[in-house]
Amino acid sequence: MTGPVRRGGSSPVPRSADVARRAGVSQKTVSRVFNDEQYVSAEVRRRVLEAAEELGYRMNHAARALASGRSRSIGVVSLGTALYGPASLLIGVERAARDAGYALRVVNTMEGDPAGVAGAVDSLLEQGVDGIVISEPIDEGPVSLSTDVPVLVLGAPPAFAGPRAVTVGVGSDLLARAATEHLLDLGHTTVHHLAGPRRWYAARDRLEGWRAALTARGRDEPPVIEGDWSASSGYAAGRELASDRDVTAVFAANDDMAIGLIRALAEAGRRVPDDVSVVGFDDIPVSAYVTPPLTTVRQPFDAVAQEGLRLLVHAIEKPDTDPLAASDPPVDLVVRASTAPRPPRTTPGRERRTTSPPG
Amino acid sequence: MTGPVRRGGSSPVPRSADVARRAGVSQKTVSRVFNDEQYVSAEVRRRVLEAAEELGYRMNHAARALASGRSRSIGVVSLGTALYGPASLLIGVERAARDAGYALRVVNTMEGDPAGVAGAVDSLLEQGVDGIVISEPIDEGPVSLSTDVPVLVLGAPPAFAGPRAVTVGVGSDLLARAATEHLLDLGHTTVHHLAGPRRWYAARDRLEGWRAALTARGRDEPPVIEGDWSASSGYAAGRELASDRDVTAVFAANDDMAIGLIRALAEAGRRVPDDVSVVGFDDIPVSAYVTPPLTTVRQPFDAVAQEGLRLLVHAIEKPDTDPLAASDPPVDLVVRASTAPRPPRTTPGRERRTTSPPG
DNA sequence: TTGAAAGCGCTAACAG
DNA sequence: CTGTTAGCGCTTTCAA
Repeated sequence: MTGPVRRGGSSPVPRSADVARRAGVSQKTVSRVFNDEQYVSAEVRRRVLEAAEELGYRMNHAARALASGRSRSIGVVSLGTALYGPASLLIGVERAARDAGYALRVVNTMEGDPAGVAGAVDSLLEQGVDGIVISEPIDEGPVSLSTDVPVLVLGAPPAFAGPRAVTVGVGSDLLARAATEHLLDLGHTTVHHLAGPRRWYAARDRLEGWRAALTARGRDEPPVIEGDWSASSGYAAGRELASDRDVTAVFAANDDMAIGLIRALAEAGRRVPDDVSVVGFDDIPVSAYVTPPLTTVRQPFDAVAQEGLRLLVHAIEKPDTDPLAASDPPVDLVVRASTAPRPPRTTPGRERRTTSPPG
Repeated sequence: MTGPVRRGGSSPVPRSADVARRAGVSQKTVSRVFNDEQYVSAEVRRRVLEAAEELGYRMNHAARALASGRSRSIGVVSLGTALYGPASLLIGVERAARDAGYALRVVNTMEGDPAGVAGAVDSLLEQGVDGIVISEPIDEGPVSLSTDVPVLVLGAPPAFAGPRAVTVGVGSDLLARAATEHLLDLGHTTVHHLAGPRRWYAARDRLEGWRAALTARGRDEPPVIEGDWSASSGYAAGRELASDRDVTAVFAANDDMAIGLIRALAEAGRRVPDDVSVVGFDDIPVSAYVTPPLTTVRQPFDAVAQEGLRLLVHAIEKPDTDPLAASDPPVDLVVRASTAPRPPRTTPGRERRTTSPPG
């Protein structure tokens, strides 16, 4: 058995019994005070708090968790990437959790990690979390989570996780649809799509939204190009697309790819937005300052995280109540200078040459 | 007392005693197996593992923490921002911690948060973490950490934290110096600096490095402009700087600000790099694809996180040994197209007019 | 409104 | 190599 832990060789770490002795009350009363239970007289509460203060008492959460069966913490499974989306979501989740009185435990999964999400969830379960958030998962085969702990999945279809799963769509599809429609409204005959990796639900969502917009207007659906979210993959896609004079509008699944794409287009002599319009996705902080400033669609990361956590905490604390309904996040299209009306050009079937307006 | 927690209305959650019974050994032996202790025969180990598997046993970390006095977890205090630097550092820390067998608990502080770092540390201490990482702290007055837990401070001066503090400089000063020297080597008479917020140690570090480079060559030190890391603050700074024809080289404390700066310069008709050279800091993923591609200095976030965690884990596990020495991270200047030799111009003291080369 | 007693599931120390 | 015994610091239950 370990002796009492000492601090800097001075006094041992105080426990609630020490506080109780000093305040002249029972240990249970100290517990009551620190849990804000009722039935403690103001006077006793004051004495306890004072004694605790003097001793520098801090509650031992491990003991509390063991005795109560609840840890008051939430586990997050997140991708190990500095991408703006996942990072923003994590911040939102942390703040919402803290506001609700829960601590956060984080496990990252790496793409291609054999254990993957299931392993991460398992390690969180061992740690005794009261709830789990899976943020922007990627598809690595079916994950069956054999747990009773409520699971919130941010940005994946409902079928993704176990029995007590709460799902909050990040609304990517709606946003993607709005982005595509913006381009169509500008007169473009069709819109090309530079998608994220197929394994990501987020990428598939956006692809669906793009497709829906095209279908609704009976437009051709050009072949999809798949990137990996990086600017460099956007650049590669841009080189491909640049040679095709029929391409006048591209919707990229994130801003990084859009930026790479624009650079490739520019190097190939295709001007944005004069010759080609480009819409990005996310509204990363620099997108208003690149050349040209990027038209993009802002994701409400904070709102999604907050909303999701509200549902999760509800599922944790009121397991027998009906699950709360998730509301759809708002669409926020930010129109800047990377989109413009479709340039006059050869109409399919007829020969016609026009000069573009002075740039 | 709570009854045993049930899973989906089926069997109760198994504990080590259940595994022991099923495997026909003592509870302590199960504990030995799960802690990889020696002195367990291969046969017994196998039986235990098998029984555990069948029961779906998972160790209860709260109980372990309570009994052993160690939680095998590390707490991180991080800024609640999606900035590339802090986000990358967090990812690095998580991975290093996991590799070392520690779980991660995260608390974000918001700028202007009254409780601030001290409050965050306190909540981590309650959670019983074995060590604490403070990532890229900002200066909010002296923080005195009254704890025996080892603290790793990433990117702040040694004096920052308590008795058992380990500090790892992120080497910003060295990198900033290299960036400034690159500009000087290009023939620029002096280099202007667009700094981060004074409150950030990281910003002050970079400012020091810039100043050191200038001083070493006996150059004028132009007034510093302070931004807030955002592209928009870089843009504002750029508008100021653009009107001063003496400005031919600027070192921005991060890439976002550099990008905003370049845009303002371009709008004012000052070409980059022909008229003004700009160096950024961080090498964010898009910086190679903006216009012009940004010369910047890459921060070795992963190496810093790994190195720091190595020291922290050492301090946790071998408290009586000498602290390990931190090695300096390497300088990695990425030269792209935003920097060029100083343009010919009016030499101080003589009147001389030259036309700039065709752009 | 307060207190006493009995664990929560595990590890530490020691005995076999 | 394996088992026994006593807690870790709190919450729960029940009694006062």
